[in-house]
Amino acid sequence: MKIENHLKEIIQQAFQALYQESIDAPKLDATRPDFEGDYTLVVFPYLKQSKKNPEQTAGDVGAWLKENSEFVADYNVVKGFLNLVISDAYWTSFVKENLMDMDAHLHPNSGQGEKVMVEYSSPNTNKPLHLGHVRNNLLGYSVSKILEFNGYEVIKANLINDRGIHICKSMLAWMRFGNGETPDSSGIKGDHLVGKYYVAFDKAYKEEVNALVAEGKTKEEAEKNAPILLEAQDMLRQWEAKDPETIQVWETMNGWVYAGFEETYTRMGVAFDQYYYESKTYLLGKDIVNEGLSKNVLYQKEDGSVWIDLSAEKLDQKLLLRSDGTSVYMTQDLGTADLKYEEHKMPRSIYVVGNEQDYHFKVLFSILNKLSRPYAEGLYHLSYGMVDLPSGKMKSREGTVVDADDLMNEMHQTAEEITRELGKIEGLSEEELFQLFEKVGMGALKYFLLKVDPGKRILFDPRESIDFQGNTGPFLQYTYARINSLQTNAPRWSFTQYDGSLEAQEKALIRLLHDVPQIIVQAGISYSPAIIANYSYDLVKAYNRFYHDLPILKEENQAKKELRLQLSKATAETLAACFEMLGIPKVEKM
RNA sequence: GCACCCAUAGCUCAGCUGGAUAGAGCAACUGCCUUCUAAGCAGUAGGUCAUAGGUUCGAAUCCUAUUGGGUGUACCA
Repeated sequence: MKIENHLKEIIQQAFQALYQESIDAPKLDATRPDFEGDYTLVVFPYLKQSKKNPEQTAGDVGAWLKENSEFVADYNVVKGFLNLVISDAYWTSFVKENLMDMDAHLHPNSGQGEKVMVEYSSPNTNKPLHLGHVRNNLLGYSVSKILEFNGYEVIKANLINDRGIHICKSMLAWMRFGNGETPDSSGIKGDHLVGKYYVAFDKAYKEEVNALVAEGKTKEEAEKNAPILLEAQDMLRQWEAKDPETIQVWETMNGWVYAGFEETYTRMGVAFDQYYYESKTYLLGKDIVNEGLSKNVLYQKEDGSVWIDLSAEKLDQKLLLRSDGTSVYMTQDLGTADLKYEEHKMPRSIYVVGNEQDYHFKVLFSILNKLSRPYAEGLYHLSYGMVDLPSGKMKSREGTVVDADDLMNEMHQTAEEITRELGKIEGLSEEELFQLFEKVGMGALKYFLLKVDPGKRILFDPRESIDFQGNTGPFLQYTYARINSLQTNAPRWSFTQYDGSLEAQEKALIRLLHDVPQIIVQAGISYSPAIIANYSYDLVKAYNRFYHDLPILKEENQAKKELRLQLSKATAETLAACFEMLGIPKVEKM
């Protein structure tokens, strides 16, 4: 970071000295590995200033920098590319100044304590979590951690969709077919039990629809008038009227679901600072609609329904209040946005929600903008792609979902098989082994989902198990364990300083460690765990090469040995930080 | 119909605000454990970056069109 600023400044000075021209701070690239050098300046954009050809310009500037910068040890010119070789002295002094105590290095304070809310997970309480939810949870949690490393104060929020017609469907089916079944009586995890009745409802509903069609009704009529559906709708009205019996079933069944979710969340390693419940927020937002009407941001049709016209932004017209005065999803999201801000006054707020709701959030943010909410500028929809199966989209009703709990069990099991096959587990107790399989399994799953750019969809093929070799979570964990073992085997040592020359493998490693702060900042700016994941992989690759090619404990030169131990330690600490940001468990021995 | 997103090796993905001969992993084939953990390291093979134009000294990256895939567009949530 510092060296880049130095180079940018001194390059500007070079143009001043050589050509009496001032240029903007130049862009520097990392030199490609097949050329000699650390940083590369592309001189094409500056030929107007130099009035010379590319080779001459690069040569002039290179020579001047070598002469006038204490850090530029050498340079070479390939066509219009000026490759700068930074002195080993810079890198070794960087090790001394930044890698001994890495705390500041790993916590770039780009957020400066600013508050930010990350809303994620936001499940429905009528069925268990599936792989799509897993992606959401891991993304939301990871982004929260990344922002914390960037110095933000993060509020992790979960807005639970705990009411509505879909909840009533499970309730009704349970009342009708359940015979008082509970998680305790059946041994079924609460969220799965409720999900079972959601499916049961759908089955009964379809049967009724078919029966009505057989009686001669059209499909549309049948779908609207199936008795069980009418009953569910009636139940929703009773719920809204706070009918005690309905409320009691609702509370009981939601309680089962929460207990089940809590188990799954704990196992996934995600957590929340605050829960919002739609049962408490679903009536919010109507006063905002009135405010919008008085400000002429919204308009009312003759039937009384309220709309916003966003056709100027190519977003068409959107309903905000039905003609009977009841609200829609958008209305309550307006209200919840205000509520969150009143409570926390955070300048920035992130919604981790799938890309099928891109349009919804565009409209939501646009409305809040037009209503000049002070927080409107800081709203961001972290839109992520669906997790698809080879057969297409996951459909809970068609039974093609990959269940979160099942998947985690499978990951654990696969980790166990592979670990036992590899051996190396002597001396571990059964409990320790269980923990190891769990950590490795979760590491594989999390890395698999987080290494992909959030915006892109993920294809998950259940027939091909998630890898444990190559570009995977376990490879990262393995490298960490390797360093850990190295440190346990190392006799007492302490690094003070190293002034000698550096091997290519050492320099490659130092360079990666050097660049961590930019990586963390970049991941924060783009809300992308994938940047951390990919960096971790690069780091681990460089470390394994270093470890393979160079002796560490067996190095006879004491200063070199200590440098290598220090680099190993710094790599482990950096990896630990990456693990924390990705929510991947550390493994001390594997 | 309209809007938005995506298209890179057989498969799964990198490629930062345009920069040098487009990189990994998996799968295939070769080597490397009497040496600090082989879940590792090294190598071979594999690509007209969907297609066609354009902008530029320079395009996988920016613009336009086309093709192919996905999503959204309800007085549903």
